[in-house]
Amino acid sequence: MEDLKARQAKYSKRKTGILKKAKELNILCEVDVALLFSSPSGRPTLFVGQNSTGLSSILKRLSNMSFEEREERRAYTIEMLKKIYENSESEFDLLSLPHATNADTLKLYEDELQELKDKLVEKSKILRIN
Amino acid sequence: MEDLKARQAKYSKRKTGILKKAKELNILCEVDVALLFSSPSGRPTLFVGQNSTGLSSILKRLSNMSFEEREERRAYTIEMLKKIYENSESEFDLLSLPHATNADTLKLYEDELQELKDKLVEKSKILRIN
DNA sequence: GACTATTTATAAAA
DNA sequence: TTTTATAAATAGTC
Repeated sequence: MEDLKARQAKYSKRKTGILKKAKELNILCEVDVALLFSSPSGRPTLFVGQNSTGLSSILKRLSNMSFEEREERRAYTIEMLKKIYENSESEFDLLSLPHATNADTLKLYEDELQELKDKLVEKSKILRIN
Repeated sequence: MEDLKARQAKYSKRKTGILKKAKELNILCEVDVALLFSSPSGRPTLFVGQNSTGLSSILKRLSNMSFEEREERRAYTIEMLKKIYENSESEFDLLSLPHATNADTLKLYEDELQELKDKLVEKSKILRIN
């Protein structure tokens, strides 16, 4: 009980810190950012950085991965990392997701990349004007 | 060119830092965590913390919001915040996303409005002190 | 929520 | 990459 309270406090402080850093990253480096947390009591928090709609397709892809796929991939990643390091978190590059193996998907990635480039140009213009 | 390189370096360092903190949050507080970034060159990175599959339904909800809904919401939030201050990030509680019933949504928007007003008061205080 | 001692992240430079 | 000086985050406390 007292433990949960302490954990909530810790969570709250640290979440604030991470959110702050994510905002900085989003603005300083002009990159798309999206963070998702659950609190110790289960309450979800979403943060989406400015002009981060380019992430939508990625989120969609992620959500369309089945539990099984995700778990499979996690297991694979963990195994890899364990061999290499002693870590067991899963951080991976979306470009290497298992379904990204056919030509159509590759084309879509190209389009997405172009979209992001266009956005960068757009953002640069806005920054110069302001 | 040199600018992009410097930005990439900064992004890389900071992303590492944020990821580290997210991992700590995930383990120390036993909470679900998912982070999504694009690099300055558009390369996406996903991090999903250990045992964070509970976030799936939320990701699904987010991905099922149309681009238009998300943009509408963002535009609204940005407008509000700009009027109040110069901020324009969007951080919001998933429980208040527009998939709720109309009546519920209205109520939640009111709550959000109140929250923003509270923020204004807070910021005014800070401005007076400084 | 605010304060302060301490730990940690980061930028700059090698 | 590693170092190091500076800035920032956080735990503990109230």
